[in-house]
Amino acid sequence: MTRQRAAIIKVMRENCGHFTAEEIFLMAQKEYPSIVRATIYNNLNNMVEEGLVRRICQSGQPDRFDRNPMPHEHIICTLCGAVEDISLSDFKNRLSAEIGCEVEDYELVIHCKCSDCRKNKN
Amino acid sequence: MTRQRAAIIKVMRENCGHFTAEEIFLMAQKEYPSIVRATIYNNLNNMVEEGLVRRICQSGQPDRFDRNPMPHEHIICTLCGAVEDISLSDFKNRLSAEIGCEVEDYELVIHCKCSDCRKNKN
DNA sequence: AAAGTTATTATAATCATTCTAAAGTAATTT
DNA sequence: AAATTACTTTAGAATGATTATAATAACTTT
Repeated sequence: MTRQRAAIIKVMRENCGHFTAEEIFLMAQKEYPSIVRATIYNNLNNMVEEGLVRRICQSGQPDRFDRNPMPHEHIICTLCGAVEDISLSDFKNRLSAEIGCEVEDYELVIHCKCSDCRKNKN
Repeated sequence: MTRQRAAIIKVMRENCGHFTAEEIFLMAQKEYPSIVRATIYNNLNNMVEEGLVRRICQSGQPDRFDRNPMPHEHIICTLCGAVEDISLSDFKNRLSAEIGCEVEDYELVIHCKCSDCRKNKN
């Protein structure tokens, strides 16, 4: 546990959301001004491997990183582009049963209107 | 419909699979030697917009393009890395019902052992 | 056939991410 | 506590997929 890693964990805990490495870099700089982008990438990659952080990948855009430790899905709003969390209970097990093979991991990204945009429409 | 676009469609029809833009470029070159990468990207982007082709995006790897017009899911093998198709019937409607909002599109990528690797293990 | 639109080409640019090598820090052994 | 080893960070360059730009070519419409 280095100071740099602690700074990254701190800013991700205090600012919950789906951030790009660049956004995390800018936040971590306030905690630890001399930190460098490669350190952000190294730590985020490690954290993804350790299962502390999830990676959300969209074509043509930088990866986003999500601290939420509970398995959950992501909605990308077709109106405003926001990334929203949603949880489908027991999805991994249901999926394993359906395909007849143990799912080790999965990513489900749903494109629909986010809850804010649905509210505003009414 | 240009000759270049026809060449791209032809090689994707004759070589069914999940190809990177680079792989499609190399195949299309055999049909139309003067074709250029930008044309491949332009056409693939258009085809994705038109719904003729699906884009599969994995972090750290180039996007892959998949001609299969039926909605389907992708398995990425945790042993050999191959991309395999799988179809979950009526998944989009089931998903819409579950989240209480009309799903416009979705991507489901499953990490587990592909059917070849499961066979070979036995 | 001229004018206008759209696609292709060649090339350069972008930008997220990784690599390399050196220096620093932490952990472990003596 | 000093010495050795392993790991992390840093700075900066490199990579590589993809897009932008500007010029040319190929269709379409009048």
